[in-house]
Amino acid sequence: MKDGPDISIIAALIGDPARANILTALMSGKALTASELASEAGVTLQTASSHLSKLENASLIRVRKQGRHKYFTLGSEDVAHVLEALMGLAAGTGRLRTRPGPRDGAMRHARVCYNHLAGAMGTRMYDSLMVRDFLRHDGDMLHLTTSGQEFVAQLGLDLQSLPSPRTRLCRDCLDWSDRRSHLAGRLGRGLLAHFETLGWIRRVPKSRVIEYSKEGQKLFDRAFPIA
Amino acid sequence: MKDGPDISIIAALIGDPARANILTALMSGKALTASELASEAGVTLQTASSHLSKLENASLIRVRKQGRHKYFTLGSEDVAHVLEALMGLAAGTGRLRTRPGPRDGAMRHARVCYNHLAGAMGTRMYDSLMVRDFLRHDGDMLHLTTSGQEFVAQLGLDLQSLPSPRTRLCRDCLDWSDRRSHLAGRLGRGLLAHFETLGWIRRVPKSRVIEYSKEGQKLFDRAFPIA
DNA sequence: TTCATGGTTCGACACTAACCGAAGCATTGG
DNA sequence: CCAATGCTTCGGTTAGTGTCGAACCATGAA
Repeated sequence: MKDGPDISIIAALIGDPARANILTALMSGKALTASELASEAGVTLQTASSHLSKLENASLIRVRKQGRHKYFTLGSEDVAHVLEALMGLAAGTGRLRTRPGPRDGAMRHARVCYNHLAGAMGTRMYDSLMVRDFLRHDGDMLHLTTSGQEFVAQLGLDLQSLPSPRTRLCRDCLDWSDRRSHLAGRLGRGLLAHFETLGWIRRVPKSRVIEYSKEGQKLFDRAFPIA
Repeated sequence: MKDGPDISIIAALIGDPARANILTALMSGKALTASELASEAGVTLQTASSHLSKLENASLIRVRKQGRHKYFTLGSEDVAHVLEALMGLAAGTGRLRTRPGPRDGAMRHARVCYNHLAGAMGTRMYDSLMVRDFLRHDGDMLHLTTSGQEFVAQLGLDLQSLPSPRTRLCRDCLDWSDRRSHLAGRLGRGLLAHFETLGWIRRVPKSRVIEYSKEGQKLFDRAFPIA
């Protein structure tokens, strides 16, 4: 009575601590090399190699060769979606929640979810775009309205310049911290990169945390007001 | 560099085939006994008992004793959400997709997702409610508008009678078949039950498939038109 | 060519956990 | 009271796999 696709193979892959660490590290959206991932996962290079080949085989991750390095990224945004969903569940049911460290607060405030903005600032942006009708839900299809397109252009982001036009422009993703939606998809990715080039935000090295500059926070708050 | 909650323990639990089968079976929303789940999973009663205690320990499932039976259900809707996300990923990346059996088509058309309506009919209902502004997105908070409340009352469903008012009334959930949102939460649960009492739908035993009666399909289409 | 670095493959070890048989509780029904 | 049913616990076997040392390939630099 197996109804629906087989879950267990994928779940088993995520189920190993080393591999889970690898995937979580890749949630930063950065392309990381095998050695970096090995140290992230706390295993030697050989075992990491074994894990990576398995993950790639199931296309949970994607590889890009470059010189004598191999750069790994998550296989798709769906993978990131599953990981965030799992984090939400773990945060809720995980009784033995590691007590919130200093970094945890920063994570809740602003972090990168694979390649877009998440955390309180992420949901703030999403909400602000929604109430001004720049972003609209159509069934499930989330799309940018014409006034939204003007707004984005006004921010200085060129929609045409966004890469890989085959994928969805807007997509919503819900995060484990405040259980609200934030903006993913090509636009979400583009906006995050744009904020970085504008100098509003800065990514804390070796983590998913995002720091706002003083000026950046002010401008962000002005650009994305809430009622 | 473990950022975020620990995923691997939960994923490992779902990663065992027997447990995955158990959880998938519970996606039907029905409360099942230990022996039923054992046969679903294809293991003996003893091993099933072991699995069930582990799942309950992690509160992925919930138990209710009744006489000399123990009835199991999923722990929360978040668990169902994770499972559906995993199914979506498995359907997409799983190269060795078992070719669609006869039941697969029925599953895509209408099935139960834990306790609410999913599949093509599920997304149709969702879309229809959205375009008529009976349901509205507010940031992430999905809520029923006043005209929506009238509509629901007109269908013959008493909102006050819905159980467990502590949980959310509306919630969206996206399914693995057509990658669109459908309605979950207390209202989604209530509507599914209502359709059943109206005789519009019938649940195929021992599966998650939902069958429409001829008359039921007609009335459903009329109640939830699409552009 | 020689060296160094990044990554893979092989083999062996150890540890976990899934599995079932058999016995043990608990509840219901006669 | 005894019998039957539903489930749990215990013990021992077995299979799988995560782990690392060591040797092996490939690329780039000196």
